[in-house]
Amino acid sequence: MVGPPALPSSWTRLSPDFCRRDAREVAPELLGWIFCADSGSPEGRSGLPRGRSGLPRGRSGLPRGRIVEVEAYVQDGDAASHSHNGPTPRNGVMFGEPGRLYVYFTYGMHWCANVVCGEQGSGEAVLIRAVRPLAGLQSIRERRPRARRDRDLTNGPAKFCQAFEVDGDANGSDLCGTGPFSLWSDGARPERIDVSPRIGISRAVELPWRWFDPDDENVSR
DNA sequence: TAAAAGATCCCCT
DNA sequence: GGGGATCTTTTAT
Repeated sequence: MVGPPALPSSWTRLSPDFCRRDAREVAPELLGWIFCADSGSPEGRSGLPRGRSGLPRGRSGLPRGRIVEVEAYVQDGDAASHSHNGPTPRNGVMFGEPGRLYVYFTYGMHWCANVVCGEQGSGEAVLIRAVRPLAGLQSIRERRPRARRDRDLTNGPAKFCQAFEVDGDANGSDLCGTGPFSLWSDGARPERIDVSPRIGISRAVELPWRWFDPDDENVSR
């Protein structure tokens, strides 16, 4: 039994300090980072973690994707944010340590994932809206049977979670430590970054807190 | 206790 | 471009 390929040592791992800033500052900087469906830790490699589908997250099926679209959500003055009215059972992770994964369930069937940002207690996060698959394409396709074209595999926040099997079990997990998912940078940055209002919200619709790579076909719009 | 809305996706026209 | 699916969370009564 052979584990997945070791993550290149030149990569930089996400740190709590990187996230301990205003989500609107962190969000555009997360474009180009690589979301990995394992912790990158020795335990994560040898453990071959499996999701609910039973498909292995490790070995050659290990999905990895480069973030190409994000949105920032903060507490103050952001009526569209889950954290806007203070902590609740659902959004508690948003008020916790930066560098954690905030996963929520919506529309009765979809999961969405955020990177917690800001100081503890600030209630900020960056929604991962889309990634470009880099590895594990076969397992991604298996988890996204409804996608007709490859560009539909991960070009939306819930599609991304489906493809990487991010669900409520991962809520609060540590992206910087031994959690089931991790974030890394190989130094690559998008050539261009565009900004626009956020998508799919009905309040605070004017705030320009969505950032994306306009040259990537995996952005949701 | 009830009701409404929701950081979406998919299929149909 | 429009509407249905589907159910949890939150807010209002």
